[in-house]
Amino acid sequence: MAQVPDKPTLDGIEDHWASVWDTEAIHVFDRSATRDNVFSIDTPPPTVSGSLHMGHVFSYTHTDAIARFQRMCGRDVFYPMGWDDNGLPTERRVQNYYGVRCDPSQPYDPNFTPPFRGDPPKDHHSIPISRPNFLELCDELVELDEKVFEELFRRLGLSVDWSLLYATIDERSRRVSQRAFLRNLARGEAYSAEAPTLWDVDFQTAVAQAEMEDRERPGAYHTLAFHRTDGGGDVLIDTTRPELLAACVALVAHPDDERYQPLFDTTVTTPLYGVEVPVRAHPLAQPDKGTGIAMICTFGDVTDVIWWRELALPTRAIIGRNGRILSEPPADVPADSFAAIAGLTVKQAQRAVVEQLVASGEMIGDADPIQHPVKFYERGERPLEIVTSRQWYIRNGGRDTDLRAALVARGHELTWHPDHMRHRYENWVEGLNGDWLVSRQRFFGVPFPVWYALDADGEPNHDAPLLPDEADLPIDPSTDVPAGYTADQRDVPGGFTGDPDVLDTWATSSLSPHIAARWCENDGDLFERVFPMDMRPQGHDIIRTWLFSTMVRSHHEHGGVPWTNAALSGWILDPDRKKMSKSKGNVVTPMALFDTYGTDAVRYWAASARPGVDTAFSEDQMKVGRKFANKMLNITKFVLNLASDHTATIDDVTHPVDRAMLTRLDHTVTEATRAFGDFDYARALERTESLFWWFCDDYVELVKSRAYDTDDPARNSALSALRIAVDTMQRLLAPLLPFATEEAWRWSHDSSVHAADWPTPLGIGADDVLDPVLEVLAQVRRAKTEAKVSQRAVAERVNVAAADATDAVRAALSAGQGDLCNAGSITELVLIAGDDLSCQVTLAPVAS
RNA sequence: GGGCGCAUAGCUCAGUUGGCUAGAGCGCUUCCCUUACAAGGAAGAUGUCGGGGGUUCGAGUCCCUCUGCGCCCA
Repeated sequence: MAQVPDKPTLDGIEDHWASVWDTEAIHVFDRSATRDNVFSIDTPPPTVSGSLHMGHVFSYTHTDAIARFQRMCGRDVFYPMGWDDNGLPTERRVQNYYGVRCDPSQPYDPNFTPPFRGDPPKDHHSIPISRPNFLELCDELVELDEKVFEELFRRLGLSVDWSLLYATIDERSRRVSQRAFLRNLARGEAYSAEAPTLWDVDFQTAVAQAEMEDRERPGAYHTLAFHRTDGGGDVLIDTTRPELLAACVALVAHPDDERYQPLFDTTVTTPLYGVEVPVRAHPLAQPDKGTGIAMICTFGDVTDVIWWRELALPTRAIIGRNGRILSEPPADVPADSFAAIAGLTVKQAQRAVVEQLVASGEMIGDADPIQHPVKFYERGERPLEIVTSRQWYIRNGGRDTDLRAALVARGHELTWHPDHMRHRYENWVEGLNGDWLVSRQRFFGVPFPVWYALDADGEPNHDAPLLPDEADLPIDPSTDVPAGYTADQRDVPGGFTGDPDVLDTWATSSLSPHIAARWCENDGDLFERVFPMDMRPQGHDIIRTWLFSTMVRSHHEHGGVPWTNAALSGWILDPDRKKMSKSKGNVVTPMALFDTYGTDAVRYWAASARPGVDTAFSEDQMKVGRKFANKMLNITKFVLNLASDHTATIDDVTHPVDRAMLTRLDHTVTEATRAFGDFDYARALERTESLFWWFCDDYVELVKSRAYDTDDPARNSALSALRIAVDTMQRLLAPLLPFATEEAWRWSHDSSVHAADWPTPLGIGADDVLDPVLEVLAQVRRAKTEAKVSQRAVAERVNVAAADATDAVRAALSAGQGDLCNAGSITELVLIAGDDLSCQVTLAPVAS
């Protein structure tokens, strides 16, 4: 047990107590705990390729508060940490950090050293390196970044069990991810298909619906003249993408559109190319848009894909995976007209086609500029194109109404905090328009555990992929060899080839509960003891990705929800209520704030924000938190030093004033417990904090003299009440201010406050005698302030006019009279008849 | 266009089954070095609870509607 210091301080307590907690292993999960006594958390694995910012501090503090509360309630808390290190963000960071780029055609160089380690100059040329070399650098940098993250999270005081640490690229994650995929494949929930796919032409990878976003971009309507083959004249259509004219396969109008009834099932020829295409009807055509009739191209946008599929149209693809027009025209398109755009970028092609159309007289009028939403990859810089390629998919209800309904229903099984976040989920699931595309043409990720047999012509057989045994996972099909083949049969006719793609990073992080809980990892029944988990904390911006994808995997694998509670945290806004961004350059680093205000002060700011609410960054709030934490130390010191050898017992507390205080405390215990149980750390904080300041400012001041007075028979009542209250409030605040409460707690305890029992109400239920007493004290204080004298100035006489001197008020004042007179330096307190409770204060003459 | 959220003191926000004479902190003003704390304490001023309508004995709280801001989805 530590001594009460002369000058309590918050400085330096974080490192000290964090290391004590490690030594005492108070955050270690007890694997023998039964499921009903476990509280398990599916911690979000942060992306380690960025830096930790206040948003992390904010939301991870919320989760930690819940974890600490549950632990004190006696639950065995399963609180893992993970690093999300696989995927594109890491690749980009590696490129920028080392000045390299991955080029799979390069040979492996075992002696490779990168040209830079951090901060390459802006004008450097990135050098191409082999895939294995690139992956080595990914591993190296990720390890560095993860150290920094761990240091910060430890400083923040997260009570995670670090022995449960995982990374989404580590061997276990790759094994779990591949295993889950193989099982999806076996049950038909995963499949590969050659289909039109959203494609980022810069990253050269397919992109899923969830990673796509609309951005307003300038465009222009071009009016083009198609020619009726029955000699009936021209049909005018408006398009923002004239460069796709060569890819046109039909025109389409709304089936109810009177204007185009005569045209349906006739044909027209395209401008420039003279290709004959049909005119079709489809309800997705918008009569009020442009001329009401549109050209369908393969593929200009996702609506084209729907029309193409539902109207069974042919394919005339003209855009390649590099975003340029193909060098060869599609069948039926004359090569001489097409030559003008072959090999051009989309932008160049548009200019060229418009020039051709103007020259041929088939463009009517000038282009009409508009602003319109254009689809982008969320990390991309050029609009997405749609190309046809073979990709892997996992069924998510986007093409199956039964599955969709089932997933919506799963959403209802979850308890959402706050509740309205459920609408985000439902909106998303109901708006899906395709299955989940999980393959990415990238490098640093979990490979598909799949090979294909090659036929005599060297063509892969995609219909019967070669699969590994689960026992052999994880595998890398680019180096491992499928059963029945030898290494020298790789990529030769009659041999085999590995699937070149990696799984979408969400396809692995959607298994975070499985990775953390070592699903099917020969680890006893750990998984059964913690799954489905109790809590999924996360940001509301990734409901459509992480939350939904985890739900999909759990639904397929277990036929149930992966957790019972989803706790959504808000975002951090800068003080101007704008979303905080690095580009503004005004971002403060968390570590600097911890140093300035102390970790608890920063946690206080985070915990003051109601669940799910976007919150302004506020150093003022941290200053308040620091005062609060500091006050906790000082009030503890005061109470303990009153009588160092005192042992508090509830039976000592006989004085009505003390019993009334403990009754209020009971109230707060009940409220805080309910709030925490409902994941509302902010309400728990607010209730407790409010009691705490009342306790310090009013109750303590009231009973101080009695607590000092060794001759007062009611002294022990005050001493015990003070100790019980401080002890209880330390425990109530321990989840929120883990360091200050621990510091203060250890002055009178040998073990950690975080291993202590969560307080329960004492059940005193005394009359509240405090209101009238404190009202009189307040009025006496006011009189002294108005007279501009010290609060210690003597009040010779206080006449209290009580409301008809009711019994209750009379009893209360009588019970509190001794404390009241001491606290207010009142010589004589007289109860007189009157209406409302009011005081007449006669101050002693001031000695000059 | 569909969905959701927010609007309370100069600022940030609390106000959870309708009972409020509307609160807290910051900031501002005045006073007090009082034996836990001056990185403190005591006290004070400041509000047509976004507008309008309705239900009710009673509405910041429930219903309708309008306005403004934000987010999600198309």
